[in-house]
Parts: sequence; C-alpha cells; structure tokens
Amino acid sequence: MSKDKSAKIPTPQPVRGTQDMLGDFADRFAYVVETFERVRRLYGYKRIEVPVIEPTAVFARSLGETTDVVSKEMYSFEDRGGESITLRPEFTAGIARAYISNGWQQFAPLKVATHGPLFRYERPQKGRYRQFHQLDAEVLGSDSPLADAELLVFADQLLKELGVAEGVTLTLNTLGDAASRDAWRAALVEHFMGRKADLSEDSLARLDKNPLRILDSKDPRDRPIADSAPDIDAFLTNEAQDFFGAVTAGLDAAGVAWERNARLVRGLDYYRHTAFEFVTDRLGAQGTVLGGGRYDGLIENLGGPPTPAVGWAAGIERLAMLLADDLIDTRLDFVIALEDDGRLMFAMNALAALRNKGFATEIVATGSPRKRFDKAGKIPARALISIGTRDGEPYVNIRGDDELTISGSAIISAL
RNA sequence: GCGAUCAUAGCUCAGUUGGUUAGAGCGCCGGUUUGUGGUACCGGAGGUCGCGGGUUCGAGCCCCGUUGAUCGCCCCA
Repeated sequence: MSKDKSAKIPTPQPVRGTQDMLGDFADRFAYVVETFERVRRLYGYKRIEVPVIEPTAVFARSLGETTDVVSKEMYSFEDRGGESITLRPEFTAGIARAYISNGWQQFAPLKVATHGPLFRYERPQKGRYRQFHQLDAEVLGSDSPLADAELLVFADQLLKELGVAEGVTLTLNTLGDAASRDAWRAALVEHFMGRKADLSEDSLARLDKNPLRILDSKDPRDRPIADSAPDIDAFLTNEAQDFFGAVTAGLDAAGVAWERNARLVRGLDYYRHTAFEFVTDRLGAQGTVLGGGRYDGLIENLGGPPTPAVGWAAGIERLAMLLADDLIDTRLDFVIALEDDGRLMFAMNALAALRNKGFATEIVATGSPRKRFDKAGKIPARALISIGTRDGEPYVNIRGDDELTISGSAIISAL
C-alpha cells in the first residue's frame, strides 16, 4: 500500500445511464419481479428465456424504417467475427425470433412471460436508463380478442397486487386492421396539411416521418389541431370494430376499469387493433408504467409465417419507484449483541441454531463490547438478544416481539 | 442531438458582498456510565472544495473550458 497520492489509481466511472442498487431499492426491485412471477403463473404464462444479444437484423427488421430508433438508440457493435450484434432494446423481437427459430408454432397459441435487462442508447432522466429492466408478457399465435383482454386483466391484477393501481389509469385505443389504419392515416395527413401553418416545428417534421405522433404532441400549439383531428372510429371496418368491442367487453366482464384514449398511437406499422398504456402522473415525464398492444405484422417482418400476436412490457424501475414506502419488511428476526468476548463460542452456537431453525439472524461481535448493544439496537430486527456475563455467570436476555422472544429462548436454552 | 440546474468529508448538506488554520449532522474508530441498557456525553480519523485554465494582493465563492449528475425536450420499440 502506497500512501503516495500521485500514484493513485483513477477509478473507472460507471457507464452512463447504468445504476447500482443496494438495500431498499434492490429489495423493491426484487419484490416487483417476485410478484410478477407469482401472478403470471395464475394466468398460465410459461416462463421463457431469450438471449440478451441478438443479430442486429432481429431488431432492425422488426423496427422497420424508423430511422431514429435504429440508427441512434440501439447498443450495437461488431463481434470478432465481424457480425453486427445488438444488446436487446426490447423483448418482443427476440421472442418472435425464437418462436420462428424453434418452430414454436406447434404450441400456438403460446403464452409466455419473462423479465430482465434491456439496453437503449438514450439520454438518462427520471425513470429512464440505458440499462433498464422490464417485465414482459406475450401471447403468440392467437388472433382472438380474448387474448388481448386476458393480457390486460393480467396486467391490471399485477398492478393491484403491487399496490400501485391507485393513481394508475388504463388507457386504451384501437388502431384497427390494416385497411382501417391506412384510411385513418390518410385522413389525418389531410387534416394536418390543412393546418400546417399553425403546427410546431417538431410536428411539421412528424408530418413527413410519423404523422400519427402529432396526436400525442406535448406542444400547446399542436393541441387544438390534434384534438380536432378525426378519430379512427369513422374509419374502422366492421371487423375491426367488432374486435375492439370484444376486447372492451372482456375487460368489463372482468371488472377492469379503462378509459378510451383516441389519441394513443404507435409509431410502427406492424401494430394492429389494440394499443394500451397504464399511465400515472407520479413519474414526471415518464408516465407510462406498462404498455403494449397487438403486433400481428411483426413475425412476418422477420421472415416467419403470418402470425397474430399481442403483448405488453412494464418497467421494473418505474414500478419499484411507485411501491409504497413501508411495503417491504426487511427486518431480521433476531440480532445478537455479544457483550463479552468470552462468550463468543456460545454466541456462535446460538447464531447457528437460530439460523438452522429458519430465523434470519445477525450478530454484532466487533468493536467496543460496551457499544455493541447500542449498535445491535440500530439494526432493524424484531427481537434483540444480548449475550454477556453478569456476576461471573453467563446471561442471555431477549427483548422484542413476544412470539419470537419465546421461540428464541427455547432454542437457546436447549443448547 | 438540444436546453436548464447542479458538483464542498464515506453519505446528506452549510459556507455570509472573494479575506487568516473549510464547518455541521449521520456513519466509522476510541473513551466515559460498574450498567438489564436502546438514538447520551467526550474525543479521533477523514477534504488537492469534480478537473484544467484565467482574473485578483488573495478564489470553495467571479470568468472561460471540460467531465459528470439531475430534470426536461427530441425519440420512445
């Protein structure tokens, strides 16, 4: 060890937009995942694992022509063989690729769920990171509106069981089938062209690239124009109308509250019919907690057979931030304060016995013996055991939760 | 890619119109209580004030640059 400060080794900085978690937030994170794993079983969704890395084509092809996303917001690199690899920015495309690769058509309709890290090369802000984590649920190979409805009921129950449903609203829209969508899009472009002079600069650019996006613009100049734009309803084919009606009927039957948001859109062309977001105003600019929709065109885009599918994803960090403060009890059962090092072996024996009986137990046996009781008292635990010597005799004292005090005494006196 | 705000001890922050040896709380380490006791008292360690230039007799404070963070815009699969 050198004390020469000039020889100090510089500490590498974490990659921008990544995070380290310890304690409270890590516990919340795990709680979200555990709850998801429990609830997805209730709905019969199979656990699925797909790679974190995929050939870039998996995402580039699924995302189509949306240049910004592909060119600027993916983590891509060349491997040693010269192949372009991308860190997955979403689950859906990888799962769709796996569905084709493994011939999972034989299992259709296939209900799957997964969770894990995703990567997007974006500017970090509240609830938005470069490495982030999502829960994901998909139904592949079903064209039934019941699949959409079930997925939404699943999502609704998950949010309720997490205790975050308060202040979170399910907003729902339909993008219709291909024919409905094309007709609506044409009408929107015509509407916006007529008001071109009043649109914001951003929306003028959207008019070329992605006119549907003008509908959810945040710019106050765009709002009156967006609000007066035609809804898709007048352009829906009978089939599309029936489909949406069946989804909402399914939600009503299951008692799931929802709101129509005729301004909710998706940028990518493979989206059909149902589009939805669970939104909150508690997360700053990143208000979407869980979102998804039907993507009947995606698997075909990847070279697979025409396959209807629907799914959603939810940000684990965002859900973790919404959890109530006192939701998770991370207290130990016991904490032992060893106040006399002469009793160390006895204390270790007691520690092992308590742990073997299934009690979460920690020991404080370092530092000034006189301070160990105070130190132990600061560790969150339901009962405190002090072990020491009094009048030359060993003594053990347990205080705290009544039941634990009794079972703890029994275990220790049996030693 | 754009904008705003910020950067002082391990953590959370003070630091007055630029003026001697840069402070507090928490945490850490040690001591005190001859105690059945839980946030007490005393002491200690720990800081090139993000980094690099500049202005000045003198800069934590002012100016420029740079790096990073936060929040927002764009984008949002």
